[in-house]
Amino acid sequence: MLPAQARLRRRPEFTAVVRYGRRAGRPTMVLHYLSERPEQPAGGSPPPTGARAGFVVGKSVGNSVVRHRVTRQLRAVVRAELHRLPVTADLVVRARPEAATAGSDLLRRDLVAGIDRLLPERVRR
RNA sequence: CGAGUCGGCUGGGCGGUCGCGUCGGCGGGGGAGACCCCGUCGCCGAGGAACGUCCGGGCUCCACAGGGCAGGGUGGUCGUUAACAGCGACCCGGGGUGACCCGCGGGACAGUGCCACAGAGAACAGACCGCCAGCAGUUCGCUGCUGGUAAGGGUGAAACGGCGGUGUAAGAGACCACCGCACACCGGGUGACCGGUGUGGCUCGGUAAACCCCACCCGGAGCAAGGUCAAGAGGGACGACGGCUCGCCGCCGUCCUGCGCAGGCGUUCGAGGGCUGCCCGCCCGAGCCUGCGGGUAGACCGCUCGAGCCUGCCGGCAACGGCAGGCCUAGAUGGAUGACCGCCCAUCGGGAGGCCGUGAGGCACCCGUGGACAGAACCCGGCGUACAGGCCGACUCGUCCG
Repeated sequence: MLPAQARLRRRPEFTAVVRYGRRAGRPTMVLHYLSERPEQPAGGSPPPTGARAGFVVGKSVGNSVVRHRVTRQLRAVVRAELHRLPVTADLVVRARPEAATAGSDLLRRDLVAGIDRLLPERVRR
């Protein structure tokens, strides 16, 4: 599970990552990645404390119970991989309907493969 | 033992590793302060439906100057409640051998509308067949005309009370008994209504989830309510730089504005707004309305102690109410309450063929499978809907034994 500080909390942050970030599609999810966070126009934005992640689970995935379960599985999976991203990075994970029936193992494989494609060669482990 | 009716409870358990949120303790840091941040420890952390948002309330804001008309809701009676379209008991009607179940259950001599098709005839009824009488004809089978008749046939959702008898040419509440109906009286019940007696021979329908009439009830919007505090997002012009598909995009700086543009109405001869809608009336009153384009919704309070939950006693057939004692039980805001693993228990599938039993079957063993419906968002009371299974209680009918 991710602390609230490591999650995207504002709508503009989501739209920035989804519109300007790099994309990587996997069967169960689509990753949007922005390595450098844009300047906060409001000023006084806190210094970068680590990579952040946000989740988008639409109604096409399932009913409320299914959506919550997928979100929680994704949060747990992302938590284990977030340290690989630079401290200024934002990641948005958008779940596809196939994620509803996939287990945590499959979600983890898709996430790792997606991050490998997004990160430049020199940053890989 | 079999078949069934009603009601209640439950909604996987234990452990481990790693995490999340509120609150509290301790330590550290920042700040003038309010307070915030980090680390660590501890407590607590989804449901019976949290769901649908169909009713009813609390709470908040607006209004409180009323009257008339319109509109909406409810509909056996009596209770219950903060309130209800809920719940309880009872009444009436219908179904079942029974436990029990079902019913949008006021009014059709206040008025209006509708009642298809079939049928001879359908709301001041109606002779198609049939039955009976008379007359005429006759090939003695019957036929025609006139009249009587609503018992029978046929049509229909429904045919002018039902059934049996008396009666009659055949028939008919014409008359009689029973049942039904209407009215009156008596008795019982708070009441819906029920029981009894008498009288009347008794045509005079259905539909009000058709208009309508009657009785009772009903201000509007909703926690994005509402309050406090912060902040400007954005747009335009000019200029520099970068990119390329060469006139657009990205980005930076300065200036202007602090939603912009266009149109309409108006400041006591009053726009517009409020009093649920309309009219009358009343109040507030200097800005308001429309179109196009664009933007924002941050923090804190509200926010969880409440018609609250548990236990016991008392009143009541019950719904429910009263008293006493105890308890504190989620408060998120891109939205915590989780992820993974092991064992066990339901469930289902397969194997082996062990034990018990005449048998259907039951118990035990091994392997696999694997948990119904569904996620709080201001809070309650209901209703409705979804749901793998498991447990408990009361009662009815049938069969067997004693």
